[in-house]
Amino acid sequence: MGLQLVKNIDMPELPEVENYRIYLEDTSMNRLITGIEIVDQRLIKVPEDVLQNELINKSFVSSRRIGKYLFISTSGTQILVVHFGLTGNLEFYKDVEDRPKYAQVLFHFNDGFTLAYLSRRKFGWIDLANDIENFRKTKKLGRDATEIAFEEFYEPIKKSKAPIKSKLLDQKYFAGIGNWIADEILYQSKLHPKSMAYRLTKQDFKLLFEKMQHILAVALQHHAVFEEFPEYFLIHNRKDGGTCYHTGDDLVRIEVGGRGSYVSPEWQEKK
DNA sequence: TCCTATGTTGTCAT
DNA sequence: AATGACAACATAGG
Repeated sequence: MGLQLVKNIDMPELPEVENYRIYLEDTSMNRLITGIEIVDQRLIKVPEDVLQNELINKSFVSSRRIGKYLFISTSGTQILVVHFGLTGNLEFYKDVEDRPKYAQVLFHFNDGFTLAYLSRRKFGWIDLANDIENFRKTKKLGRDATEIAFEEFYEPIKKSKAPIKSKLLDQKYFAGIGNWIADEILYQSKLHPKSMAYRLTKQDFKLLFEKMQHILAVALQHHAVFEEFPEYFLIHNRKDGGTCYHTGDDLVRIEVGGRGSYVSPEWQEKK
């Protein structure tokens, strides 16, 4: 039996997208696609007839995730590229009355089952690609954050004059870090998100890299169910009124690079 | 009514 | 050319 997806997890960062990938693998592979239903045309980056022509009478055969992007290889020549934006999910079902709310693109299989791509806020999208590596380079998408070595983390961002948090969030250096994970990395590294990258030492970057790997490993291990994360994780308290696990101080919400950020001011040093 | 939301992309200024 | 700041995108919920 496959992973039972927790419903309505709307936080598609690297670990959550890995959940969707496993769910896809457990439900939807090697079934003949007989119809594709598109509810809102704006969510697909190719014309509807192209999507139909390339995928109907084909099947999904394998999947790969890079950062927050899901690539689904098919028995045809095209690879389906799926991004969840700020909200999204996949849901596999059979009965019409089980059709999920916010379904935007539906792949109907010949055995009566359907895989639905959900997008509540419609910031996600679906595209086609010929080749994953080519797509990755064209779209300036970095390698997956779980696969990079320290030098690949450190070299591209060490001299940047932007806040370190903005660099962690930039998908072109390494891919998969989103807003809560960036806050988590900085909290566990005891560094303030507004610290300029170029002011950090190599030791700071080593710490950031280790914490990034640790946080991703924990989140993947627990299938992104944060209630199961260790209690020293910021995410348990990352909300208005939350307090720092280490100091007991109130967490402060600030804005960094246009993104809401939670900080424990005494705990996290601004450099 | 106003504000926020876990992401990406295009535009503009430096 | 490259970098960084910021608005825009669409919708729901507090």
